[in-house]
Amino acid sequence: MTVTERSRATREKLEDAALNVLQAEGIAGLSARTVADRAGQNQALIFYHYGTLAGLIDAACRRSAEVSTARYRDQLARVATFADLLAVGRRLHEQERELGNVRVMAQLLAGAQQDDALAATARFCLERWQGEIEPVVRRLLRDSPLALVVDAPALARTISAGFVGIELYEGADPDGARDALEALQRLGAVLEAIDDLGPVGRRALRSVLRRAGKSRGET
Amino acid sequence: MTVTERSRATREKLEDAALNVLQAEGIAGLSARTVADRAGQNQALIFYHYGTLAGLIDAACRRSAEVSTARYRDQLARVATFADLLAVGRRLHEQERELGNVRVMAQLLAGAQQDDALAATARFCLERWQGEIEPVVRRLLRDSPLALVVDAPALARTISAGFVGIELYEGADPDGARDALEALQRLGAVLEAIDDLGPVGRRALRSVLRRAGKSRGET
DNA sequence: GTCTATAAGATGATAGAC
DNA sequence: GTCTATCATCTTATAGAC
Repeated sequence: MTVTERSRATREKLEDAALNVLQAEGIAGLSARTVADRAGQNQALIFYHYGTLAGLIDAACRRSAEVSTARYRDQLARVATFADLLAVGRRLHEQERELGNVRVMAQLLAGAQQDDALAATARFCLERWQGEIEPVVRRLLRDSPLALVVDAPALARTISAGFVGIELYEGADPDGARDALEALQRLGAVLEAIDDLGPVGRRALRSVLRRAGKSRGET
Repeated sequence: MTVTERSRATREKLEDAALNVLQAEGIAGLSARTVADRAGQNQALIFYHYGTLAGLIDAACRRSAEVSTARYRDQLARVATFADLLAVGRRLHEQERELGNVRVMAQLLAGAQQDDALAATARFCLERWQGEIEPVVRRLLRDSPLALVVDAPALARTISAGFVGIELYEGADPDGARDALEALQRLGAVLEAIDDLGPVGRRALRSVLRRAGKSRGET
């Protein structure tokens, strides 16, 4: 094992540990010591390799976002209907939740409120997911009457925010979060049914659009 | 000013400051010192009055939840349609967001992941809001075909989780969060249109229900 | 690159004067 | 009830030996 290989292994252990701490102890439990201990590494190595603790978090979360998004790229590319998207989304959420990645994202966003460095990291991860989800949503909206109501960037962000909200709810009320997710999925299925209504759905949506516009004082 | 009045004033200052810190610096920036400094009070008073820092947070958040929920009780009671609920929800979210209460809730939920005391506090606040929203949703669902798809407790929790998710998104990407909220409101308006479709909507919903049930392997 | 040791300060919580 | 002073511990970060 050469010197550079060893340092690479050290960095990898530190980054993995950083994600583990974020997942298990939250942003409030994060410190150079908790991470280094979990990695089985010396605490001073964090500052040697990353300068600051935020630097390590940034590296860890960016790498994690790359890996996570790549994991579903193929599945998302094959999505053909909103029902497909719901099904893939459900699998994705379940799997990423078990890996702790949704929780990491939630903690990152919670910390981003006060910390500019964490905010930049969070923005990067959010954008990474947006880059995967938005094209799929855009493709689905092309043939859907729902395009009259929402655009792809906004809908993709709504989906991400929904996952984060459910995950936070989960920590305080696991049963309630499960019910909420189930309801969200069912409502998504209802929205998809609009597609199947054809001209009737399109007419209904137009009427909704008119009323929604009026209630916000638009012309 | 009697002795008891002064102590009541001290506790009030501490509790207000606790909420301010949670809102401005997040759960990671919370400490007995940051709270006491912001309150202009001695740090040791926190432990005299509440035993622990978590005790102060609990008292502060419970009081805040009582006040916040009471603020909208009348408006929520007068809600007659899902469109009304969306409108009230929008005003409520905007106002509570400006007061910082949505952010406090988000930070509380983020901290609840690792801290049992904070989790109990978060559960109380969540239940408090649930107690206000659920009856309204239940009332609306009574005359809606949507009742075929979701029940009141789950839908109420979905709404709460959505607000929390959007708020966290807001810290990292304010413009994106605004778009996501807008999309969410428009989709809500679409769901409400199901009501106006009458028998057609009901038939569409039944077909959705069948497919949703099948995809989850139910009979 | 990795280690020990340490600086300089923050943290939750307590003891005891007033 | 409120204050000062203090505890033991934890924090980020650095210096310097290896």
